[in-house]
Amino acid sequence: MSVSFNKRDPIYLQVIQHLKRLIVSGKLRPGEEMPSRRQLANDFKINPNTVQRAYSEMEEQRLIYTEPNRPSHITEDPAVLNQLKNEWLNKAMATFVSAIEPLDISLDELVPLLEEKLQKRK
Amino acid sequence: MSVSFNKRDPIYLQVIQHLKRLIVSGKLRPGEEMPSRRQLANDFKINPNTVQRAYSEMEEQRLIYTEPNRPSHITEDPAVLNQLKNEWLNKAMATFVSAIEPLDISLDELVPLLEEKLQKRK
DNA sequence: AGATGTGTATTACTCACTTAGTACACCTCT
DNA sequence: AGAGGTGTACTAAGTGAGTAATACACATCT
Repeated sequence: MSVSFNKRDPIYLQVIQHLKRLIVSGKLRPGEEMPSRRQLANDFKINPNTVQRAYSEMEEQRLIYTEPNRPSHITEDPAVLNQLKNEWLNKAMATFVSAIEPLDISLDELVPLLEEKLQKRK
Repeated sequence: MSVSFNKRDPIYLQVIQHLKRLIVSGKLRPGEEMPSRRQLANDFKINPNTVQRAYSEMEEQRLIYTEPNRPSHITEDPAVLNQLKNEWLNKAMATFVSAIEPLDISLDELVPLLEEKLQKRK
């Protein structure tokens, strides 16, 4: 895994964002075992407590579950996974709509520009 | 002006964002006089030094200009204003495209959803 | 039994940001 | 001339989120 953290946002939030993205995209599958706190911290060159904080929040959100003294696993609950995807999409759209709102531009003008940006991704 | 600051991001950045939005939307016009540091601080119930920091950064970006001992003014340089609008739009699109990328969804499916969100704004 | 690997808890430190207080030079209006 | 309004600069202190160091309990594997 290769990740680059920006210096402004808290690392633990960026870790959560990174992991959510992997779940949403399907690269982390339901029931799959998560890397241990220490392992991920080592990979990312950050403090294990920072990973712990990220995992804790994700556990509160039911995105992962943990049995005592065992590695954490991705949830298998479809409701939780669907909610994650829905929230991900809705937040993306809400942020976008709010950002372009002050601009004097229509959706029709926007679509070709978006299409171009999307193409460049592939 | 009514603004609500979130507690996570630095206030001075939120002030900049707020003012940029006003410029982009045309509610602050080129050449228009800005409220004084002390005035804006009073309006927002924040410290004048925080406003000063926001203004300083905006001056570095040439978005405002200040003659000695006079109130600051919005730039009248079309190049600077166009750059602001272009960056605003590009950043919005880049963020959106990046957020959407892990989702398995096409632009065709997206457009109606965006249209709905845009309608609700008005 | 011992070593190593889990998750978890507690405590302390760090640093960016914010606030506060003061001061100074200059302009404008009364 | 005087009062009050600009922008600017500097120092000091406070605040709180984020991060780091350390230790503990338990499981697994050799």
